Amino acid sequence: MPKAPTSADVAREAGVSQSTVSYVMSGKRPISEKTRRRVAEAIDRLTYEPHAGARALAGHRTSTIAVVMPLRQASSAERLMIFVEEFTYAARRRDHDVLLVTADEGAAGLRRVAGRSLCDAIVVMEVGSHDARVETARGLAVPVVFVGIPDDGEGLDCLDFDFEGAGEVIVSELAGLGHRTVDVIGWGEDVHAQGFNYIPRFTAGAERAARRSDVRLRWHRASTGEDVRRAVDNARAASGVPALAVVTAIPETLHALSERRLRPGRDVDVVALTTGFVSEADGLTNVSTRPRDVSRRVMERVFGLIDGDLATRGGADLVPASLTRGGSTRSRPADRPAGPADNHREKEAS
Amino acid sequence: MPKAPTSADVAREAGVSQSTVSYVMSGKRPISEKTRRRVAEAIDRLTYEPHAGARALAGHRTSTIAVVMPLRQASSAERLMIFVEEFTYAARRRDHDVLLVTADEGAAGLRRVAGRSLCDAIVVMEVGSHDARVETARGLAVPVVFVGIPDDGEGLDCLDFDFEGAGEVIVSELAGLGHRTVDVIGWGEDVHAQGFNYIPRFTAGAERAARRSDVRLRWHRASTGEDVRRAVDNARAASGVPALAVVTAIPETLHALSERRLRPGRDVDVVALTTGFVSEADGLTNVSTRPRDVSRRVMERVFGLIDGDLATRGGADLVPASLTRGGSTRSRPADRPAGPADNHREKEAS
DNA sequence: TTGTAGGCGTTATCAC
DNA sequence: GTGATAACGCCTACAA
Repeated sequence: MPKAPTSADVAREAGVSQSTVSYVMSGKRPISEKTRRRVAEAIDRLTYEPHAGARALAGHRTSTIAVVMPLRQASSAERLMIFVEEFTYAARRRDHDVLLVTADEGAAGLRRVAGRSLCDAIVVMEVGSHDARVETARGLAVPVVFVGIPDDGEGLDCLDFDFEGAGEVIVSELAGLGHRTVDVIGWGEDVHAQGFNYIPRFTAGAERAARRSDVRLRWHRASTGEDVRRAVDNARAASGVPALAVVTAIPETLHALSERRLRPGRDVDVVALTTGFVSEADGLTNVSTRPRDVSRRVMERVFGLIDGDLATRGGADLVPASLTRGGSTRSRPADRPAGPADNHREKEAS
Repeated sequence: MPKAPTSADVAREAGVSQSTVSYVMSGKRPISEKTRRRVAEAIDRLTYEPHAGARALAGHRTSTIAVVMPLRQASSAERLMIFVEEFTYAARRRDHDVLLVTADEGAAGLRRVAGRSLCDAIVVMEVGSHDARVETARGLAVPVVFVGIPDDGEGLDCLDFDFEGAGEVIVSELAGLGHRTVDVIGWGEDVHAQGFNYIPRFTAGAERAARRSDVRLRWHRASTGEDVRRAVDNARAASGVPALAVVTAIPETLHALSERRLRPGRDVDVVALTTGFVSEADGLTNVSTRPRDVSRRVMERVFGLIDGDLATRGGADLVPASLTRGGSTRSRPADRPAGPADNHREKEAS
């Protein structure tokens, strides 16, 4: 195993000084075309790669973004993977890598990766409404971007999907179909227990739309398939055609409906909040939580902060909610716009 | 933003030399209890954290494990997340971190993270039967552990679930129920196209069991819900009670059966290969691919190699397949053992 | 446009 | 049991 070449080796091979090699790599100094070529050739003749630790030590930057994962129950695996993927791709486009940190390290994890100079910035996923990491973040030497909107996030860099808008859009849509009662298949007790900020936000939006449209909401917290079946039966017991807002357990709900021979779009109106690419969700009237858009905006923010773009700093950004009509709701009584829903409608580049 | 304290600051605060601080932290030298305490106090008085880059530079180790993710289509998001989680937890237990690398970097990605001294070891997920990364790995300065069994993996460190055994167990079980034909809902064309080694392995196992039990296998490559429905109809067209081996698209298959009012365990025998914790899979007769066990064994191997345990080096390990009977198959005609299936049955500590 | 040299914060080898 | 001190490989003023 021959020792790895250093920039000094490259310098010798190219007949230049070590610092010239460094400048060729960083581009922080004008270099004549001739020496640039000689150095470049030496570099790949030796298959030289710079030592990341030495770089971090001398250069005060690590080219690494730390990403704090959520606890397992918190989110759909699909949504999570999309985030992780997009973060990693975005980082690579800027010649950075992603270091994973698990949520169970808590605030100490943030202090660790920042204190040890393991990263240039931190992304915290699934922040809670009251989250110890929020206060910790304020004192760190590296910028922190939160995915989610904590209650005490003054001046922090937060970014998330607009769950409040989603609640509004979904309820408004069902109200527009003439429903006076909407049953919500909501997050289970276990998820509530974790205090994620998006639950109250979604709830607030839904309730606001309900008040405005004089609709009654019935919330069902569903963790298991059994919970879902109970909620569906409950919804059916009431009036004629039930209205379902499904924010979790979409496959289970569709299955329960199928068992009862209730076809969405005919015997029941279903609007879903989709978090990933559940194949059964195809064709559903739904609001997507747009994980790719959220992740991209998060990373734009991250690099904005790293680059010192003052314009990027501080405040909460929301990725707007928009509804896509599908076959799981009956056609609308009139052709009139969906009301408040339209305030949130947006077409965005994929 | 006060500058981060260094070990020199700690030394001054504790009234010892800088090297003593280093030895207190590493424990590589006997230290008197008195100075150990003084140093420890100084450390948390200053909230000192060692600089990872400096450590890597001087110590020739990074305390980081690089994990190469699979391409997106390759695996279920749930299975993936379990791997990533387990890798990260296992790494933390040994005071290491996980750096993510995406599959699209290919072999160059391995060279990059190894060449730049970004990690002490690399884990490559979802290796293909013929994978350029296999050859690259042989020349690297850091150990590489592959999840999967490539064809040309002589002397490499490979580890995976025993897909071949799984194929055997599943077909044997259905044969034992008296079936002479088994329909396999198999991986779609898109997955086949990627050349993952586990597909031929599963196929070989299934075919061997089929020959032995004089069973005919009918393979259906299913990517979409439509493919699944077609496969199910096909299976039904044949004999009385169909036998289904479901290795992918489990929810879609169950949905298709439900649509057709075929109840697993009564109108159809279903044995599934489960890759995550699909809620609908509860109670199914199934063989789990045991992602947690696989990940743990992978990390044991990784740290074995890092520690230089020669015993750990080289060769392919398989996590054995075992079948769990559930309600999706009818009770067995006799009480006799499942035959070949039992060769693979194993109880392992969770 | 290029070279020289000091320093980044550890680890580990010598001495004592 | 403890203290100096030379690497480790790169970045970046400062000079030329």
